[in-house]
Amino acid sequence: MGRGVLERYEVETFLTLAEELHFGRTAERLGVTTGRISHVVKKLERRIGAPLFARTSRVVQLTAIGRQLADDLAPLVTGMDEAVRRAVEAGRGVTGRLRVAFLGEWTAPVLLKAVALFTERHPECQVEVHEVQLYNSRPSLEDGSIDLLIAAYPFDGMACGPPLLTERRVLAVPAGHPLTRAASVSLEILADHPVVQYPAVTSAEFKRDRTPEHTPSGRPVPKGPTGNTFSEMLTLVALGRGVLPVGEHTRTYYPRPDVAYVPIHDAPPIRRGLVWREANTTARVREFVRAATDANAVRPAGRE
Amino acid sequence: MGRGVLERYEVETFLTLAEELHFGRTAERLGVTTGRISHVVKKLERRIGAPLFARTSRVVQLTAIGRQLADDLAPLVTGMDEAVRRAVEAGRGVTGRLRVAFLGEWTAPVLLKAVALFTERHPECQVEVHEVQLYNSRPSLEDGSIDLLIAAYPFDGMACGPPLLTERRVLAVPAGHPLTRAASVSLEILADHPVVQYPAVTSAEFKRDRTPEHTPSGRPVPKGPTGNTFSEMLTLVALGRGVLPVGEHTRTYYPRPDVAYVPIHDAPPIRRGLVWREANTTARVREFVRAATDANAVRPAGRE
DNA sequence: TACGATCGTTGATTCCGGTTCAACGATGGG
DNA sequence: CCCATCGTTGAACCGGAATCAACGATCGTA
Repeated sequence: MGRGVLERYEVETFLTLAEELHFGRTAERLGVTTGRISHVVKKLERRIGAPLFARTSRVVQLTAIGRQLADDLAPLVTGMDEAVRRAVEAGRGVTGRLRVAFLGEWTAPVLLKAVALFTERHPECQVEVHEVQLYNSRPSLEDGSIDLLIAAYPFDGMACGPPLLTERRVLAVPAGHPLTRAASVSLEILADHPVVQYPAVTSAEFKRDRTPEHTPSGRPVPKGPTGNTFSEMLTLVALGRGVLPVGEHTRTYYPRPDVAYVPIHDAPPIRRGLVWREANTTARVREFVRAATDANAVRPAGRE
Repeated sequence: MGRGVLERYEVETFLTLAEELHFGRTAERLGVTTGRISHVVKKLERRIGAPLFARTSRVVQLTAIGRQLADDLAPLVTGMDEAVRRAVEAGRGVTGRLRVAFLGEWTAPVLLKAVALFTERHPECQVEVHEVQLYNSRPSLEDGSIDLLIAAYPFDGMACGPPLLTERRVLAVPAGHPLTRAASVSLEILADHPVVQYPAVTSAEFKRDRTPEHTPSGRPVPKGPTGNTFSEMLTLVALGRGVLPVGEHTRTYYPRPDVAYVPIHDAPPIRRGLVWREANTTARVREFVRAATDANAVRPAGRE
């Protein structure tokens, strides 16, 4: 960047005066004193090395150099203005296109309620709903092919909104397993059975949440075999190769006669909500998160 | 001018960081602290409403919005830089073309000495020498068709340099007039004879200098007829219609048998030098005035 | 695994320059 | 001739640009 760069106030003063050709009106338009205009113009002229305005006490007009400079600068300033306006529109405006996605069809209703409210609030912003799979959920967010995803927390390295869905954890065990006779189990039970592992693509933090390496009391949890998909992991459970803590919804959405579920009474709930790339935090995204929160708010008991 | 305009330092910081993608190097290049860079970028992002850079503690990269803005701004900033550079070149640079003029060929030698020295000092600046007439000298300066003129002082409303030529005043009288018998006369004599008047085109200040309305002691000076050119005025003198104070050079350059000249011992000398439009005070002009002063300096007696 | 090195962030503090203010000078009209 | 209108000038003021130092996060290494 060159050394001749002018300050914003210098350009603004010069161009306004070039337009008004009157110190008083220029000062008024810019909300400053005439003295200021005089100072700034003088300083500019000292920098340029020649008068930019020919001013008698009655009339102000541009010199040849002044006119040339004004003609050169005006479109550039307009251009910068435009560029910033576009950026603000992209960042702060709630227009254009927003791509949201769900992972596992049972979360779709929550997302669709959010889409409905968002579209009602911002009809000028076009929303696309996609479905992603476990393997491409993170890449889709990272390469920008989707803006938001409803997924289970924690979701490493992504920004996330407030939880939209919570559910109790249950332990998946083979049908007929002795544990199925218990009304509920403790997390401590994990130390006594191999635990089926999530695939490597899953983030470390997520795995630690679902299949911890230690029980709350610190006992090590034996690692069972690894499945590549959720269905595959349930199959490993059914085969008796291990147990697996899962969300309660699994009972409904993955109905399998060969797997049984036992509530875990001392595990925190699984939480799900919207996640997105930190760097993609635009007004569109923020507004969608807000709409999702509002649309899925738990209505307080006793209120209408 | 829109309200989204960025400060110079904001644009500079943003574009440098967009280029370096490293806070430390950016800070160093701009000669500020990394803390400053962080503050400025954060403020910008708050204004835009979305992140411009995606920064982990190890890598900094542009977001989509950031890249768009950088691509938009970069050429505009270059353009502004260029525009200012051109203006500075026009104002401060001693290049391009300079048009100088003389009025009355007897002043040409002084001008040509100046041209010679100026051209030696600034070979890259092309100098044109013109001759102007009384009637178009002022318009030529005002419309910019000439930059500088060597003329007699005072020259209303124009900037002027130091005097380059001085000469004693003499009184033009008809040949054979009684005053020709005196070795010299006083300005007071003007009260006793009608004085031929300069034409209306001449400035009031100039006329007051050459054909004053009162003598130094305050006696009124009778007005004689008006001539349209200098030759015509001398002819009026020859015809006995009045007298006229003129410069000594008139004796040599307007040799007329019907006019005689008597020195005026108590009149200040007539001074001539360069005049130019105040609004046209460029480095070229200043340099030419300097060259003219140097080239026509009276060499101090006793020095080499 | 703890440590050091590298980087970006943050909030209190400092200080420079953008801006005001008021007095002044110049010019033209009634 | 005086007043009104404008632009100029220099000193004084104050807000925000920039610093400074402490902190947190991340990665390589012994």
